[in-house]
Amino acid sequence: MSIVSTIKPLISGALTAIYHQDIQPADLTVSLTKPEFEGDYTLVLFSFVKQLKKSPEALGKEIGDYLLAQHPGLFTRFNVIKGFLNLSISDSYWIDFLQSSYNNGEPGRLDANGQRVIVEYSSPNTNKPLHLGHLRNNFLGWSVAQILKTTGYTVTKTAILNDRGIHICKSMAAWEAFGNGDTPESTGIKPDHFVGDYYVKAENTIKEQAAIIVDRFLKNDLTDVEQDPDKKEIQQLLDKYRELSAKTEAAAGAAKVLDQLKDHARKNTAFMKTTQQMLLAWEMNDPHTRALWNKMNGWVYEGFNETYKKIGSDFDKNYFESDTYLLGKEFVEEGLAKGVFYKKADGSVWIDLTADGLDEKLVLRKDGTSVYITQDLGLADNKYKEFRYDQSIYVIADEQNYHMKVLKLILEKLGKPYAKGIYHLSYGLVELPSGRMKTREGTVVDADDLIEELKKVASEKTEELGKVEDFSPGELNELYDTIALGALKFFILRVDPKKRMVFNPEESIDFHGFTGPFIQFIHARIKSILRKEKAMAGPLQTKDLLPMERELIILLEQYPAVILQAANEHDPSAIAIYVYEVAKTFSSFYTALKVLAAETEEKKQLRLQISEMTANVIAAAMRLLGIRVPERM
RNA sequence: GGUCCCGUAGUUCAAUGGAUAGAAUAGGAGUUUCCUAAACUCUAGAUACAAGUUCGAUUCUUGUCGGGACCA
Repeated sequence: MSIVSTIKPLISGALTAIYHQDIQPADLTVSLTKPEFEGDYTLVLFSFVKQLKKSPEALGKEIGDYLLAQHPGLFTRFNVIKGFLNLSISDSYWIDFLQSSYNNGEPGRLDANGQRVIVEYSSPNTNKPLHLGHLRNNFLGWSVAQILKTTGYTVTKTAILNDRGIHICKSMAAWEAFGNGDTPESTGIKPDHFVGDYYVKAENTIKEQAAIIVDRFLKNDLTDVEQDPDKKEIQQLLDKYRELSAKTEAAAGAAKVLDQLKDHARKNTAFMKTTQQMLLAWEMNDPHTRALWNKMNGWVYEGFNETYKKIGSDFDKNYFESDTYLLGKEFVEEGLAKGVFYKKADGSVWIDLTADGLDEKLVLRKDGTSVYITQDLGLADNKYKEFRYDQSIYVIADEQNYHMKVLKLILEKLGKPYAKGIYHLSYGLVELPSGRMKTREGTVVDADDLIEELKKVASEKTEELGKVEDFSPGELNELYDTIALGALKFFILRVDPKKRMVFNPEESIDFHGFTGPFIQFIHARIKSILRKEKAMAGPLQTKDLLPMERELIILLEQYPAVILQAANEHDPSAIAIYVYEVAKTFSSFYTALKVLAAETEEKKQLRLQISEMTANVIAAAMRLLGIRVPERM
């Protein structure tokens, strides 16, 4: 039971006793007192001043007097400033709290609540390696799953692998054209990077071939697009381009038209045609194509698994788009029967969401093939049948906000009981200072490269400090790993998921200040004390607390409330911000007060318990973020 | 054209409608015979703009400007 949830009912009781007014604890605002005022917790009085027809000053005094008289062991003093009642909690309360919980190795853990949750995250395409954006997705998904587990949910972690489609066919076609039978093994390249290199080759080939076609367009030679149904449109675009490029003031418009022409040219390159044929062959179950597809996907998975292992990401179940891309057609029938969907004259099926502020949305093409939303309906249903979830969390970038809104809405309209449990954990893109990362411009920050770079920085920095000369090479490697990933995960998770964030590769990631390594360092420092002497069990003799001691205990007491908030809001950043605050406060405490050489034996025991509890809370909080903490660094 | 998200110190991030808007970093000034200086202390610096609701607005509403995404 947290201190705030202890205090609120007492205040509510006081209001009933003094004024015979029924004000629920949930309607009270109780927060930490600002450091410039005396007191620990503050009740905001304004909100019920009107209802009780009293001045804030009188209210505060009467409530304060009542609380002090009724609960003398808990409250010691109070003061009223403007509309705020500042309450001081007794030192003995905090000392009892510390003594009873300092050695809890799993602070904040709650008993199972019987609720089942699915968290779907990562969801990469299988044509190239993971990048920084995937890392944000993975760190968020893994952490939210861990937070929910700790707060009592039964969690299943899933990924959907986008293993089919034009993107993987590009890599396949490029390997067939340029691979000469090379393999990751024969070249010594990490397998997912190997496949990604062919994707880049494919893109470059398309670009080169398209440039030639565009040149011919401009010379009025349209032989490349004889078979293209859009030939007329291309002709029109050409005319428009000539018209615009004749005027200097229309340069931007001309460039736009030129881009459209380039897109047409891309479609008509020899390479794209090969790729399209490959996709068709795949759909027809052509044995050669399927074998090639299996081989290249296998390489990618091998590489992914290595990266996942390195970053500590794992899944209970994988779904494959190649299995799910035909799902959902039964929903079309069901929706038509229920009158939720309607059929247009050309045979395509739609849902009208204009009454909900959205658009009309296609759910089945006129040729009878399904679209993404159809598959997603089917997959959501499959997952429910398998797991009977109360909550299904999708960790997907905010580009999909609209799509996910539509998904949930359609399921609601179809009367699916699980629709309300669908939650889109939407996160913003990771951008470079120059803007969005772009594959075609080669500005994508590769996950493996980034981690290696950070490990290098960690090792250089550590060697500079020269504090770990007695570490074995194995221990050193583990330490560098811990620090590098700690820095990276903390950097990403400390930001509110829904916000876009900027990553500057030039400046790399800092190890000082509001960072993972700082918190790891504080943990190592505490462990260094506790290796010399551990706190003795048994009641503490100290009766009074110094301000720094109080501050830390009060902060540590909030941990369970913080992880509950993080669980409810699906937001690990609340934990990151909190655990930094704990580490920073300990750092000041450590500088100002001696633990092992404390003034008295009683103070030493008190501070040992505070130290141990701080280490426990730091380790537990960092565990929820997927960050390890070292014993020494 | 329509819908949604975001605008806070030079920079990267905070702030359940609550008190004088917090950190970090970069800048300036200090701290090491003492449990790890990857540290600590001090200093300077910001709510895009305009109305409205409220005892009280960074937070809610509307509009303007700026950035981003999506839908056809």
